[in-house]
Amino acid sequence: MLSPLIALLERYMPLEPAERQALQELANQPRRFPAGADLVLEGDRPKEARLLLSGQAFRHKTLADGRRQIMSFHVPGELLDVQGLFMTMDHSVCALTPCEAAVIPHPKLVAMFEAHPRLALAFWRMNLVEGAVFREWMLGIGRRDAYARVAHLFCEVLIRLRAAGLSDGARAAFPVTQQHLSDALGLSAVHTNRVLQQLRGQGLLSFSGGELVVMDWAGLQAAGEFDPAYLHLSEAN
Amino acid sequence: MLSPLIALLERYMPLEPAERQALQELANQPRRFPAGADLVLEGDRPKEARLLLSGQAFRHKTLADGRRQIMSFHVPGELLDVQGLFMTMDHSVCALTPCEAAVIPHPKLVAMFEAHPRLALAFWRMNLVEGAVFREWMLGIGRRDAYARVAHLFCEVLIRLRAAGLSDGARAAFPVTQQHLSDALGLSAVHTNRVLQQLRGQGLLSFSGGELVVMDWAGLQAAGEFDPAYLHLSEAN
DNA sequence: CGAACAGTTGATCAGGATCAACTCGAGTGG
DNA sequence: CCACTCGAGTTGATCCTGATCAACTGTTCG
Repeated sequence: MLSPLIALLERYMPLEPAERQALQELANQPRRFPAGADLVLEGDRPKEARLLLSGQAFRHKTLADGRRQIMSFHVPGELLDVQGLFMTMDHSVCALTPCEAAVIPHPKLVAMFEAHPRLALAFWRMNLVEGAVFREWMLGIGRRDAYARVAHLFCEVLIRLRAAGLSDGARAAFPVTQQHLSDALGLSAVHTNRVLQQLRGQGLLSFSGGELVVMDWAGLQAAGEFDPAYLHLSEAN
Repeated sequence: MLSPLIALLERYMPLEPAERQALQELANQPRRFPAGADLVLEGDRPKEARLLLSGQAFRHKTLADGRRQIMSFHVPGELLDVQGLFMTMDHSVCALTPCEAAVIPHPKLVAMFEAHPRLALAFWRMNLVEGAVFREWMLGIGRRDAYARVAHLFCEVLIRLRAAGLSDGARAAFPVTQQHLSDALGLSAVHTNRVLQQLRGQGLLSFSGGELVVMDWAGLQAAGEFDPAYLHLSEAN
């Protein structure tokens, strides 16, 4: 059941049987969340951690007047609220599709980290990659124009979904609305719509009904000035 | 010599003598960097970690055409390249003033984490706060207008410098140019200049010659819609 | 059948970018 | 001591990317 997590960790660091065993013991009756439900809530000080087992989710913050910024999209295997281990959540995580999540009591997690320090480092590492993605998004939102920004996001999404085994490298289910895209990119929905039409018009991709199809990977990558290095996908420890 | 680090960690978690001792042993002959020098270089796969002991520095990424995004500012006590423990650096850290940094071999750090798992968690926690700041910046760059963005940054800077003992809460040395500010905020230098004049005109602050003086904290906070929760300064573990 | 929501289009507006010129020190070198 | 440069800050004029507003289509779903 925890295979997405194990696959994620094992991409960087071969796990020993005892470690794999310890991870398995985190599993419990997964909790189900309908699409649109909050998996993690801002202001909460959780007593357990949620590990996404199936489905997709996104992390976001919202301003008083309702303007929203999506900070990341998540695939199975990712721990959604490490932050909650140490402090109050300063943002929420919301289910994009129906999701299943393992709910792991903090003490259980901490005990595992103490028994298997290498696993603590492995989780920390996952966390660092998340930070790297935040930084790349900041660069995009702050310094790239809308066209490159949209293209870049789709490049990232495709690669990450593929790494999670959710895409063949050309098409993938990415069940977001144009409003979600806008909120992730710091654009208005109208403008996002127009940029999508451009990208479609260039024959780079199509995106509708939550399905992304990339028709010209090289072209899309160029349009987004995309370099996957920041995802740190192929760096062994 | 490592007192800034110890103060930082101890803010959240009282350290035991053995732990404090272990931290002290990280100290070595600090390395000096002139203003403008790179403390950490993108593309590097370092064999040691740099811990800022004195001075100020900033983290940034640069696009092919030279557009730059500053991702964070750093004060003494912060570990600048945890990322390098696990993977290649995907961005650089540059000295704003002359800096001193302890250069800690990775094996030494890892050994300490193994001997004192709580310290690993403490460092991880520091790292999570950094991530929280990234997210807040994303929200600002993506969704706040220039005026609020500038005000928000100054609020954050003042609070963080104060927490680091580098400010009395009203004024602080913050030796950046308007260009630095622009690159941190995703604005042009010209526009940043105009917003600064507004803030000055409203009597909220003055900023020149690298010195920040906040004259109306409540007003500045309101202008920036600033809520310090995301800095997680006063949350014990 | 009617809501409700996602997507699309056109028209208009504005926030902030860009370009260019100028000021004002702080060096620096003749 | 002056001329010069260089970087930072400032100002004005203009432009443009992307926001906003509003209407309309199409689909799904109760």
